[in-house]
Amino acid sequence: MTAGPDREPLDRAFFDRPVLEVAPDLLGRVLVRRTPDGPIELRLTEVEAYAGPADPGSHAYRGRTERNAVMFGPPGHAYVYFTYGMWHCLNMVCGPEGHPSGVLLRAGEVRHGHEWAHQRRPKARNDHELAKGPARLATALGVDRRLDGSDVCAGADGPLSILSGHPARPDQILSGPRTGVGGEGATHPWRFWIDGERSVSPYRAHTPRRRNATRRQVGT
DNA sequence: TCGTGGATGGCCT
DNA sequence: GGCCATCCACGAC
Repeated sequence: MTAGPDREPLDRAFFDRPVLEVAPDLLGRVLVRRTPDGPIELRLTEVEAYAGPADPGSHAYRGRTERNAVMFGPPGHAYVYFTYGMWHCLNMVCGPEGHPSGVLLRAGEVRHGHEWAHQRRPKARNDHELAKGPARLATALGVDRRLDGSDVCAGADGPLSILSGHPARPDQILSGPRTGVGGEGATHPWRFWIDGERSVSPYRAHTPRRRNATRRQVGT
């Protein structure tokens, strides 16, 4: 963790571009999460683009609410949401203010702070399982709703930064349909990952939930 | 190693 | 009341 031009955080202009440019450009770069315990560094290996108010897979699809307000704000901020009653997911707001698009950080490889990451993810059996999946990534980094709206361009004072160095080469980047999104949202290749990375979560097709079948009746 | 389904709570219609 | 940008325990093989 030495100083240098590679360690400069990405600036606002980086995020103030179309989300389909920003998403693959984030791959290979290092996310820094500063905690009271110490910093954790993660090399991003898998991301997913959510492309504005017309995207049915996006939280912004049905307009602005208190929860998704950060997505409608200026780029370069973190959007953290709570899902499935248990998990948090970390997104980067992209594009011009008022245009709610973002990139979900789906997976990464921990490069520094393994001990803290393993403490937060005791189920992880090895290093590449620490942040394999968006909820695991957020858990390993200690990210929750308190970080919603954090300025990622604030530098070393902020809880999150993404460093400018070591972007993945274009020939290392693959793309495909998004995970877990059904309907029209599944047809666009808006998921990007680095070829051959063990920390990339396996593709699972969208499986619609069966009505009534999942909830076993309680009582008589 | 793979597939299946339960857990769990805030948000939105 | 149903839907979720998920994870993981567990059983089958």
